[in-house]
Amino acid sequence: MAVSGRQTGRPTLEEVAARAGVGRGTVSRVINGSPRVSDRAKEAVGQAIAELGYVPNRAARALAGARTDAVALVIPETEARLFAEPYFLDIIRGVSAELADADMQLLLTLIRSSKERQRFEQYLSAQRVDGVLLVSVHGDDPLPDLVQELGIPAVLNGRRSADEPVAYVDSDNVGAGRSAVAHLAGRGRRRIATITGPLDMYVARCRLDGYRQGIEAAELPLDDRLVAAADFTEEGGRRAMRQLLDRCPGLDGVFAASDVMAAGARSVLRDAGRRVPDDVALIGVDDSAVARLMDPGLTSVRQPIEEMGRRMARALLQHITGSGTEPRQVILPTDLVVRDST
Amino acid sequence: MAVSGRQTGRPTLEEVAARAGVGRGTVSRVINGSPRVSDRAKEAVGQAIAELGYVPNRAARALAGARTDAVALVIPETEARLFAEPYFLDIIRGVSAELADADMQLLLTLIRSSKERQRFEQYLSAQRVDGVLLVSVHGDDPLPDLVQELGIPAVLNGRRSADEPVAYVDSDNVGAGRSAVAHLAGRGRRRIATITGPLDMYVARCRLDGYRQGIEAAELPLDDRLVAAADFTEEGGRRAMRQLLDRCPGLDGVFAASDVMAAGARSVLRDAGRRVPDDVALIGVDDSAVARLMDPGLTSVRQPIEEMGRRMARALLQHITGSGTEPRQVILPTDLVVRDST
DNA sequence: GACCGCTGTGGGAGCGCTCCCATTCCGTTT
DNA sequence: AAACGGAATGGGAGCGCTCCCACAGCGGTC
Repeated sequence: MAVSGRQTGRPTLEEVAARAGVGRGTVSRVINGSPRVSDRAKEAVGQAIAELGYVPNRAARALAGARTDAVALVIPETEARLFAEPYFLDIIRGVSAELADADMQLLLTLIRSSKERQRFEQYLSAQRVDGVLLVSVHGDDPLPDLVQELGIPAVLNGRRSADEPVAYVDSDNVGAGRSAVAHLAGRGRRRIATITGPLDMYVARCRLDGYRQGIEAAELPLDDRLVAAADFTEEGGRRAMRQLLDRCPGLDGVFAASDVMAAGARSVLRDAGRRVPDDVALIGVDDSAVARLMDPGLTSVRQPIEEMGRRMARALLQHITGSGTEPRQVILPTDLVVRDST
Repeated sequence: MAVSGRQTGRPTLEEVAARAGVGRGTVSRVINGSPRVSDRAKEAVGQAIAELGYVPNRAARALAGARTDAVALVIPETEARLFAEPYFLDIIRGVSAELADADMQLLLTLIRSSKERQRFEQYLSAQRVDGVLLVSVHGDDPLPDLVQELGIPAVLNGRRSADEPVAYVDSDNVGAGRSAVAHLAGRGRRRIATITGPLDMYVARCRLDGYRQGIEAAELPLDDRLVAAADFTEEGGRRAMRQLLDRCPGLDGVFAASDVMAAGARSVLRDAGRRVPDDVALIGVDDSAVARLMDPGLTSVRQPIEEMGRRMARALLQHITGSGTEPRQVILPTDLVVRDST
């Protein structure tokens, strides 16, 4: 029932009111679901809205009321580079789905320079969004605190530290490390190394903790020479793998804290003549396209990324409306996707 | 009602005017860059704005004026699955950069169901955005036409057909196919096959045309048995590769219309005992992470994705303001990234 | 010296909503 | 029967802008 495009013809609240034979206030009440309306009025208004094809004007609503019906999803560029590629699209997918149900707009903001950062801060203080979703993992990012100070509801994806003050949704990174190692140990590996992410990121420290817990649970000796720090990049993974081979030629399993680093490690292993999985079993995190496409397919710890996006949005919406059944801290479980690399 | 929100302290135009000792109109003129303002007034207003930290209220502006300072980037879910993953982030990156410079908001809209599609159409007709950026490649997508009918400026990423009526930014897909084949031929390959995308997409047809042109340019015989249609997925690439090997065991080169399909093809080649590049040279399109991570590294035709995003945004902004130096049709060149698979 | 056309400027009139107060209209209570 | 209170309602008063009309100044012209 395509309405032909006229700019001026959009019906207003007033017109709906006239048609329904009620006052402006009543229509507003119906639209906003106020309980103080008779069924008769509700019905008349509903019909008038349908007949006129009325859609509320957001600008007017935002100006008159205190809300904007928009939420910002902020992605600092520095993070963007680090995440496995499908990550963002999945997060967006989840967020978008949840917001659409609430008829909220998703404003995407990439922050890549301090200039843009400043502009965004202006944005915030101008109250242009009802809430903020932050993809933030660096331990020293001050943005979440700023948002908090401005009194704007916020939810993070990932924590900055163990005692993150801002609401967040994260995955069980410790559990991810633990189950990866358990899997490797279950395959009979005894000298299991790990390639970590940058240790100023909480997510990387958690996965390392998980690794250690896994080693202990398998009653294997903890050995610092089996731990090499990297930075979530392929090249970093490569460097770390070389270090590990150097230090412990006898290793027979590697837990890389991301698929991309695992890919780097894999190429070094190949160059060194180690077969995967025969000589060295390899496992990553993310279950990204990279894992599926590697040869052999990379066993990986999957995170429920889209679900994280959904939960973030849900938590934020509740935070905004003040109805709070969703907990301020959400940690989602990971699961193991076994392929041929282990 | 826990929301404290509503910072009453935000300065308004009126306050700026009072402080600068001018009228409201003058301040508005300064902010909107009208030429009809004296330097003296301009300076006084500028100072008042700085002192007060004034930021215009968008809702008020949208309500009073006819613009919203927001642009929607629409991604139909069906497409989302097909594109190589980094694609979107790069598009977004380009779009975002360009919009930020114009102080425009980026509204991201994923359309996955007909319900959401309908909601989006309502959106549009409610004039909530100044323009629309559409990532649309399917030949039969009616959305661009709808947007056009509503009189809303729009720019597509990719065309639906040769005579696309809506403004678009695309990459030189024919050239991509041509140069891929030229490269293969230059490496001495004589039996070059191609794995196409779904042929109801113009992009896929273009790359196939390019392939054909390349074959002719290299003075090789055109042979339909060397053409296998797929769907831009890994599994599709696998199936097509099997077909090709079946039909033409003697092929020595494959141009896959996407990296992901190339990855599928590669695994089939491996299973068939064909070495890459020794027995069969393989080339893809996109220069995505997949290409870098494959073993051997996949030679690929790169598209300037971020640049496409930037150009789309630029074209749209000009379309909105009416200043039109940017052409309605933009086709960006691709370039070859040579790795070890050829 | 009265007239003209400029450029700058001030401020009224909305834009379409929400908020809230006043009003009406009930059913109850005393 | 009068008085009361709550539910439903109408509509005024803005929200902070842009648009636009009116008007003040200021040469320059006849």
